[in-house]
Amino acid sequence: MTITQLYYVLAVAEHQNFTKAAEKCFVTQPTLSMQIQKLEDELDVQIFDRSKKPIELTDVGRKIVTQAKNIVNESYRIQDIVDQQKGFIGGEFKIGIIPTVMPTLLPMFLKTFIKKYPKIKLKIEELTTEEIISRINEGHLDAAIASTPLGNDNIKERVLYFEPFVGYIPNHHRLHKSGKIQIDDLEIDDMLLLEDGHCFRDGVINLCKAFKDHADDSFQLESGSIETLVKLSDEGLGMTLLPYLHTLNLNEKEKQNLHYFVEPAPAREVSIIYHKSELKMQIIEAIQSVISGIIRGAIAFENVQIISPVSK
Amino acid sequence: MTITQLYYVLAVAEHQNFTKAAEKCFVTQPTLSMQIQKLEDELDVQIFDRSKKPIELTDVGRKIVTQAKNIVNESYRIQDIVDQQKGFIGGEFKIGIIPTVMPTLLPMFLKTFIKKYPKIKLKIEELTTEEIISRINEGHLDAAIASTPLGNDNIKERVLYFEPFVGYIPNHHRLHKSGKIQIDDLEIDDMLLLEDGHCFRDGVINLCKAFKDHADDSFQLESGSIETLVKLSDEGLGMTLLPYLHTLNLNEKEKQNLHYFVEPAPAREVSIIYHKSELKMQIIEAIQSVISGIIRGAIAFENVQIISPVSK
DNA sequence: TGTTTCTATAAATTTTATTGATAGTTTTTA
DNA sequence: TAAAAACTATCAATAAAATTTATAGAAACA
Repeated sequence: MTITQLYYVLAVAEHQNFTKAAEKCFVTQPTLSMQIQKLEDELDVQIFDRSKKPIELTDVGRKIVTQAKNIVNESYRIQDIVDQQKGFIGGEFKIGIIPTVMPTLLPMFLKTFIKKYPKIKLKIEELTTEEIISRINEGHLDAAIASTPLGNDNIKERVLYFEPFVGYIPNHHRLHKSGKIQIDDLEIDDMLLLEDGHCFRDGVINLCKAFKDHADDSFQLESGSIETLVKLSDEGLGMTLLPYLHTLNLNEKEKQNLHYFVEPAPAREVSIIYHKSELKMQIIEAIQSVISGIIRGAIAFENVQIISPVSK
Repeated sequence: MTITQLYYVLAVAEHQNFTKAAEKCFVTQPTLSMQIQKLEDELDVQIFDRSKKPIELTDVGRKIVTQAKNIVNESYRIQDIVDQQKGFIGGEFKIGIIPTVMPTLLPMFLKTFIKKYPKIKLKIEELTTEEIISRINEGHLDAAIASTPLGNDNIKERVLYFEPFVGYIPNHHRLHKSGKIQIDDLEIDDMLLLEDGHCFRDGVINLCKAFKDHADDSFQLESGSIETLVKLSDEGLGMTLLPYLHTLNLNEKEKQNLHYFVEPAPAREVSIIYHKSELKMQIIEAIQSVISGIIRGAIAFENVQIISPVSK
């Protein structure tokens, strides 16, 4: 039994297809067929049920795959140990970022980061929270930046910053004249919502639930939708809440529609998240430190108080 | 990187000697030299410091060895999964037994066991508790039977039985005339002790500590020493305590010197112990069930009450 | 200083992994 | 339902690798 064989098994299990799996492994299809057969012979058990189309795992196969993932992952950690020893921080690193964080955080972060860690090849992908979770679990993503807490046992979280929400209230709206707004002022029916599962924290948690109950009636917006949200709001479809960093990009006219919350303002918790196996922690810590440094400057104004996160 | 290479590294790390390690791996010494060099080249790091004699691990080497143990162990589990699936209970199984359990338990156990599980090749070794712990941790022992609790985080325990102690009080002794004895009757100075760290449990725990404090003054007896203990006691060197199962082998005259404790009698906890990685659990469970069955018959008499074990 | 013990190296050999070509199935499509 | 496409297994050839025997060289030993 070799690590390579286990790796091949994982590839076939994932793609349910020898040919595609072979491509991903950069070998030919007979290689996979033969190596997997060899492993099956050695263990004297069928890992795949080849009678089903597409190919399926047998019951033992499923258990073997779980264990194989362990072994393959643990084998990567050997290189990790060596890197750590050498103080080498580099290599390819795949990171996912949720759409509502991507456009505000990335421009600030990227330049500083690649300057400080030129040996790391970042591969950044914009993904929904759901996609992120499954890809971290599948091992296709080294880390991600998302709104937390997720409450997923396989995924660890390190809080990067708390980003307050700011009310965006257009002309005609009943709250437009008021100064600072309060959570109690909000009404679900005239609110435009973001899709990305941003949950308010602490005392505001009930509000969040109320939102969820009404989710079907509300707008569901996808990637790059914050601009659309503002436009729709301008059109009289209701007020909305913007993550603070997005308000920095508004034009002067739009900024006049901003209403800050009385403190403590509702905020979203933005974290860097990664699989519990803690691979490539040096790089994760590097990203964390760079972002924390940047954010200390960006989110530091008086009328918002940072509330500690909910512990689930 | 292959599992074989990691296995070779473990062998050299253990024996601190390429030649001996090679023998244990059933390959020639150049094979180890070359494969380990290859791994070192691939990782671009020295695992062993060959300038030291005997050979030593480097700092990274130590970390790599820890991780390599993980990987190699996890790889064994694949076979475990397959065995479990097939309901196959067999293969080689190395078990250690402490000297004071060996002669009483083994004769009762062995016949039943090999009849019920003919495919398991048991390799039984008489070892001290200390030896057992280190060998389980090194992976050279699949399980062991010892007096517990050990309080070792890497080792799991499953209680097999509680074996009461019986006082052995020769003619001349001050307690000889009394009927059932009590823990408070015992005095350290006229007691002959067993080496093997049998700790009394519960309320008797202090007594145990008192024993340990005086350990230097007392007799220290090794393997097969229970007979010696009885003989020494007969010679007037003091009373002693015998594990119940040993009393069954005494001759009639010796049996007259036995004094049972008033209940609850002090007892030792005898468990099957194994590494936390839980390899070969099917076999461990098989052994556990056979022994439990046997013991239910053997230790079932009235004047002893089993006390639940101390949780450390 | 000679002897022993141990590891590294070299060349030869055996074993294993991989490939390209292709045959045999099953599924898809026209 | 026949033809095409997609997919896996098998075969022989080849490339790559692990292992071995033989040996050289270094360090420890006596």
